[in-house]
Amino acid sequence: MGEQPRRMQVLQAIVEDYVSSREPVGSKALVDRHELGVSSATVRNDMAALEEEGLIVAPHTSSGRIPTDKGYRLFVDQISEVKPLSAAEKRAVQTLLDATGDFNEMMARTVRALAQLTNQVAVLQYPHVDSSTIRHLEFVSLAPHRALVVVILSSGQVDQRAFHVEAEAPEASVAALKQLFLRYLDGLTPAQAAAGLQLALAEVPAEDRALALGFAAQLDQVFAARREDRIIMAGTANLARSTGDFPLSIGPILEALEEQVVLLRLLTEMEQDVRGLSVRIGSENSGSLAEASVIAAGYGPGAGAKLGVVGPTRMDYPGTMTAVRAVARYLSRILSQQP
Amino acid sequence: MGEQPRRMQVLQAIVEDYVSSREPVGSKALVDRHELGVSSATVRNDMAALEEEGLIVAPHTSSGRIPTDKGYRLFVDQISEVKPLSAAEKRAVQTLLDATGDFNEMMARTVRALAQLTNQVAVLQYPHVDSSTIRHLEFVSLAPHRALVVVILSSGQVDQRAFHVEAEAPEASVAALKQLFLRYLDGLTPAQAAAGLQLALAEVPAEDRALALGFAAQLDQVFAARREDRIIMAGTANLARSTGDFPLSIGPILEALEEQVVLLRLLTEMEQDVRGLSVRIGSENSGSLAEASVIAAGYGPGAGAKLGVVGPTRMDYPGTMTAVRAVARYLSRILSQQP
DNA sequence: CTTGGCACTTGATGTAGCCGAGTGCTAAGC
DNA sequence: GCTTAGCACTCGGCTACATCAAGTGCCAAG
Repeated sequence: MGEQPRRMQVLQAIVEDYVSSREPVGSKALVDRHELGVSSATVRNDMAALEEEGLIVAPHTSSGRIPTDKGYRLFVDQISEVKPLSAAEKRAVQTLLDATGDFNEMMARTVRALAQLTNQVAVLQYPHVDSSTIRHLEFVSLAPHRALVVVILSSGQVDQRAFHVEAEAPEASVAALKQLFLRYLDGLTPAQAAAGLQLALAEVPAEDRALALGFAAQLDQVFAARREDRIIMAGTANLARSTGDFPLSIGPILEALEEQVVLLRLLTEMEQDVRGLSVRIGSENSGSLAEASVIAAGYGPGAGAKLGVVGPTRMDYPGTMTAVRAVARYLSRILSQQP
Repeated sequence: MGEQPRRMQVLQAIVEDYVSSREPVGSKALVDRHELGVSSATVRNDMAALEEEGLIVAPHTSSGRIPTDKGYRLFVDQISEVKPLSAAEKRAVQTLLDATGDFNEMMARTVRALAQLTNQVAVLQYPHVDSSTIRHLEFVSLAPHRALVVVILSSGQVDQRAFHVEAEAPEASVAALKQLFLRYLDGLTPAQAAAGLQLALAEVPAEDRALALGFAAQLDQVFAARREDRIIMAGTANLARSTGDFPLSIGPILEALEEQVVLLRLLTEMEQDVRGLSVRIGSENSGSLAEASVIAAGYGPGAGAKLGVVGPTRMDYPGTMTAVRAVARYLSRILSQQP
């Protein structure tokens, strides 16, 4: 920290002060609150240079400076080693993330934990389809002419779909179909399942053919739905809190959060850096998230799915990055070792 | 409308104007925009009386009046017949609420439809446990020492729970246990299931006893979890929009929305009036919802579960009530006729 | 390259005055 | 007894203006 050019120290100090105070920071305040070892005049020169480079701006001709998105970017890239979680935070994560309960529940707990830890909106993308395989399926009659198809994946996820059955469906035929389908689908990923289904259909005896086609269509729907990723989130209330008296920006962000498609694309687009983290700052995002920053990390086998937080550009990057990475790691561990 | 005492007309006019303009409304503006047939002075007298009764207040000694919670209450109680949905709205509801897809998906679609229709935050409580019975169960091995129990209810809901298995679980024993449990649990509600489980356990052969106890414990957990109702919601972004420049209140409301427990208790506590609707206005709610109004209606068989919207006290009560009731009816119909 | 000094800028804050919307009240009219 | 016109009064909001504090840029000296 002491080794880098003073310019960087100044930028760092500006970011830190601005994040915590929410007010433009001036040269005097800077030398007061940070051990820079130089006078305010020197800092002023540095600040002029930083402004020249587009890293900070003065909102009004003569007031303190605030970091630009570019400034935040440099600041974030500068963070080499991410500091570990505090002991208290570690404890909080561990109590929140024990592995009991069903899959959905664990995901929900995880995203809540992240929201609480960061005081921000947390989002979690469900694991991508490719990572889990079909384990079991079940056809259940719910009522006359109404049935349910259930697909169970190796990850513990369960997909279902209720549908209307035209014809009579004799118990024996249904059971036979289930066995037949399962023989062909077991171990496949949902993405591969369509091919498996075709093979299975070829073996269906003529008298069950109509029934089988109906079931297969429903299964196809389930697999198709699974292919679309899902997102869950928590901590929306934190948004209102963190934007404080500056609520102009909360509307667009809330909108973006409701547009799951946008979020999903964003998450999948984001590339992880060497630290295993992705950070998108303000205008690096398009559309309604241009006022927000997103910090995400992959988790699970293959790191195909991501989790992260969304917040105002003026956020505590080091702390949030730490938390996101920690939660991603915990979740990965739980998912892999299946305790 | 013309028959009721003019006082009520005035109150009604004040509520309507205030809701649409967001500004205190004065006597002059009232006679201009409503066909009251009297002069502003007369209206002033009425307003003084209404203020005396605590139905309206003047925020500042001499400015227009705004309705109090009590005023809204009277206004809402006064609405005798709820006007029907417009044709366009009907169409919107119907296209949004076709019955395809799985149960969760339909619920999600419903709550989104309500949010969109009312431009407010919509909440939907999942059907209460008592209304559906156990239809099927399944034990699936996911990985060595890791298994999944799945319970399927007659409503089409599917509950699952992954757990760790200590001992070996031979295929044959698992299948036998499944049949045994199912024989005792089929047709029971989750609430009754604990008793059924005990009966089933009594019949388990000694060598499978340990395994059976393990499974039973997991089933118990599933039933217990199901007993806790769940809530889903949509349209949080509408909140930011509707509170407009007055975002002070958005924080507490968002918090309340995240506290599902509070919301659940509120929904179950609310009693339906003759119109099949429940309306809670501002201070009638305790805690962080004291700035908000809630309009809810029961749906489904027995009307055990509710759906509704949450918004600022200054909301379009007639319109929102219409929408909530319409959506509740549509959903009830779809759930009952299972098309 | 750093530093102290200084003139200058500017948003924020406070005060005063004015205007308009609105009220309450009284006295007259139906 | 209710309604209405008129009138004096209030008060929030807006503008104008002065003042203040924080901050900047720049220059000249160390």
